[in-house]
Amino acid sequence: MQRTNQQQRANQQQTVLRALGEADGPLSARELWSRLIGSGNSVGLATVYRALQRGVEEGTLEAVEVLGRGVRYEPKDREHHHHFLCSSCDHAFDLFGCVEGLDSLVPDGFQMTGHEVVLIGTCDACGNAA
Amino acid sequence: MQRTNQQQRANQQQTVLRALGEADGPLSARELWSRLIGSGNSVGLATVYRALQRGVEEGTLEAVEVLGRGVRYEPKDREHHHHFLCSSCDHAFDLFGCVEGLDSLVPDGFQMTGHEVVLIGTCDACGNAA
DNA sequence: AATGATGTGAGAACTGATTATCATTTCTTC
DNA sequence: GAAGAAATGATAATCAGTTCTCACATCATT
Repeated sequence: MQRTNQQQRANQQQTVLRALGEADGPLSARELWSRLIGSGNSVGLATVYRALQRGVEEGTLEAVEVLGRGVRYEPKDREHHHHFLCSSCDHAFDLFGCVEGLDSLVPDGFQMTGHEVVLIGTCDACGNAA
Repeated sequence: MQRTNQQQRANQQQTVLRALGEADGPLSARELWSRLIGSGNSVGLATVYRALQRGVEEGTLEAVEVLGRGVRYEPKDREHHHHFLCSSCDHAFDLFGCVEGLDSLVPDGFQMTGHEVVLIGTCDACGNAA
């Protein structure tokens, strides 16, 4: 590996996890990798996968699916929240707060253990760009 | 093709779409295919894909993603509804009704055009089997 | 029953995401 | 600074899902 700056001497996986922690929503392995590359961190895609995998194993990360466009990851210590998926840029944003009336949807005999809510639409940036 | 009974002389794609219409929730291509095979309709997987693809093109079917486990299809004429995903059998069931308070989750500057709600848990059959 | 258009099944080919491999580099402990 | 352990990057291999291909069957029209 070619060292381009001081930071890269540090554990790459930590760099990966830090970048994920700073995101405003869950990121896929590739999204995360692109951001790292874009910000000057030359990290391999395999290392991103390794960091994410380990994070999930250790329980610090959670794999989430937002409308099926592949797995995205986010730190597990975030409070209960949902996501907003921008249909233009395909980015998922964290939303805070929750909704009412979920219990009434559960059919007789079914046991609900969790729920997901995804809002779809256009994010601020994409809306202004249009 | 070997004819095993009268029905199979009919358009296979119609058979596929009929089976999808009778389901209690959205089905993946493979789920649908398994059901057809299981009920004695010898249909090829490729034909199932062809029927689904055409249905989407013609606007009678909709492709939905329920927590990322691949695309599932359902007739587009169903009223607004959501889904219950059984974490045991992985089947998605239609739910009727909706929830309150979605608007308050939308961040400033974002435009919401739709939403998805998925309840996760155990369905009636799996709950009783346990 | 001949003609051409369309439908079909089996399996090969393709696709994108993820994981495995391996040579090299970095870290840790001495 | 030497030695073994762990991390890393490039890329090959794998995998599941989907689409493509093609030989043959079916259908509609005559």
